Amino acid sequence: MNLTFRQLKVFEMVAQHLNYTSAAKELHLSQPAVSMQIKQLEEQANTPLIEKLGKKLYLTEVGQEMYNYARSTLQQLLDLEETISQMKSLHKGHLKLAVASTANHFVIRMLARFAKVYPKISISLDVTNRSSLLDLLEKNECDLVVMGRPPEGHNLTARPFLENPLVVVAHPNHYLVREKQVSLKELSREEFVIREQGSGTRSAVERFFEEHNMKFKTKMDMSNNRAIKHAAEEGLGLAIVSLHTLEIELRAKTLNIINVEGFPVYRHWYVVQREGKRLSPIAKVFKDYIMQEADGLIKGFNLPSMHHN
Amino acid sequence: MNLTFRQLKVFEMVAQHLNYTSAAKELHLSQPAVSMQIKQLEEQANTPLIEKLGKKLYLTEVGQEMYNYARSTLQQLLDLEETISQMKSLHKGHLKLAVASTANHFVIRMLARFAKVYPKISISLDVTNRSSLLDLLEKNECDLVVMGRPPEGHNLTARPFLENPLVVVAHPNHYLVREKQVSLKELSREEFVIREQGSGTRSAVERFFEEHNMKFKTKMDMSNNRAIKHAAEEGLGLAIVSLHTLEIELRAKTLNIINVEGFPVYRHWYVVQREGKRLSPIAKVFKDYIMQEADGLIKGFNLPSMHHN
DNA sequence: TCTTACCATAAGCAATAACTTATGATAACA
DNA sequence: TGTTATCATAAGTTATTGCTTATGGTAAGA
Repeated sequence: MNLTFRQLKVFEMVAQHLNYTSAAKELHLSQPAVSMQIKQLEEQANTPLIEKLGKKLYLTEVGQEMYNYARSTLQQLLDLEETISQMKSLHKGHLKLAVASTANHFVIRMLARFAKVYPKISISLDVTNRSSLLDLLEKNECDLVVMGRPPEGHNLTARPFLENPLVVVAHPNHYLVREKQVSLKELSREEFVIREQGSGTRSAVERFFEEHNMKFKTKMDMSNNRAIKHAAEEGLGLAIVSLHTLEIELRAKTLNIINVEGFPVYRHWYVVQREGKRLSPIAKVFKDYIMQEADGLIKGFNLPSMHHN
Repeated sequence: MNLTFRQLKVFEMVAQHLNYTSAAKELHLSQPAVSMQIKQLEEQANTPLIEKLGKKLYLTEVGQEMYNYARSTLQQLLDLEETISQMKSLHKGHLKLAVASTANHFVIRMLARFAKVYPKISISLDVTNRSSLLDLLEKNECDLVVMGRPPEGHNLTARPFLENPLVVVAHPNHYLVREKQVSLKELSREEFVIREQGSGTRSAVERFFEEHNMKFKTKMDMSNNRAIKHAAEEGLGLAIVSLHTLEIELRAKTLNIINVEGFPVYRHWYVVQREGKRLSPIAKVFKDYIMQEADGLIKGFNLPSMHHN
């Protein structure tokens, strides 16, 4: 059976009017056009749907069934149109994000504001480490990823949208905290608690020291940013972390920034997607949103307790 | 939005395979044919439904929605086809009958057998008087009617399918019951309890007497067949009724048939429908059924207590 | 019986749907 | 780097769709 939506639409109208001529008027058609659509539908069903007794029209039993079907199907079509149009107008939809754990804090801050503007959008946010993020991108399991600079050769498109200032922090009692300005040479004598090899922060730090022909001593490496800060708080060593993750500790004065020559090291946060990925409407909007708003949003992080600038 | 079922079918297949080529194979089409259908569907939705990342295909968010819609709609279509086919094959459907109250008894007997053969068919049976039957036919509110000979000029098609022997009955103590043979002349001296003017039985009796240039005296007329028999049982007069309604009374010997010259008067039961009425499949079958089976079914009425033949 | 309101049917026409084959582009992989 | 699998695109063909206008038949009602 090979129906058309047109046939159903016309049939529905005729079934409601039980009159071809007035159905034709409502559809802005000639009366024979209606007759033909009905005839074709009857041919498809291979059974009469409408019968004419005297001057009046009646639905046959099968016709009644067809009418129910037509109504239901056409309604479903309207629902679909509504859904699609809502998706396009961002009143509906789902945004799948993933962020590096280090970026978690400020991304959530951004998301909170974004979600208020688009209240009907549901969001899933995966906070995970760098290699998992690359995996998610690979498998197309998320729309966008926020992370440090992604590696080359993964068919990824990355746009920096926010500065990521890395600072050196230590326990408030650490002797370097009192120094107005610490040289890199002095710094290199210290021991560090830092993120694991392969992580974004670690790569950035390594690059920085290489550029200045220096080395740094690793006391400990850990995959969890919170744990690193905690280790520094306990005096296990100096930590180099993103300023964006320090809000609470600076406020609580459990860690202090050390004013080192050349610091903060300015790296960037990137919005990353697969090359060629066609973003959903809402993902497109979110990307634009963070590109624009990043600066304004991040001002809250320029806390009074910071030594530099 | 002007979708086609074809587009949905093809899209469903592609969404399942996530591969145009194999979808094309399953549909016995060339690969470009599939590409084009998808492209058209995307044009209708005015948004991409499928995205290609590297070598793999993925549904977009809207694509996922469209897939759900396609599945649901195509399933509904299958359901409709199933329903129609069941209706055609008489596994489903509804039969709307109406019968003259006098015919009630043997029609129900026929229906009982018929219903066993088509257990999935639901039946509604309206037992009512002649003028209501004509009204039902007029309004096309039933498929078939069983009644005596319908009047001319109502655009009705009537086929006789069963003899309707009218007999004269009286209380067992009535003096005519003892007579071997009663002449019409003798009969015309009696008083009758009979159906109301306009009823089938009454018309038949009137015609019979007219044909023999006789008259009959009406003691009482009533619109209810059971009441007429009861009146005869009470000795109020002779009754002329259809033999088919007498089964119980003959068995209980509360009424006896009088063997009158020229009786039984053979009239007929008719299956009646509106001229031009297209019967539903099941109604057609029922009509055939009663035309064929009437004779066999009615044999049960040839009771041993009958005098004639 | 004539008129009116309706639906069916026929003929004709323009648009397009639904394919095909041939060919081009590209990502994955050996 | 060449090969393979896969999808996109182009060109061309055929059948069908979806109308239109004109006309004919018929039931109901004045």
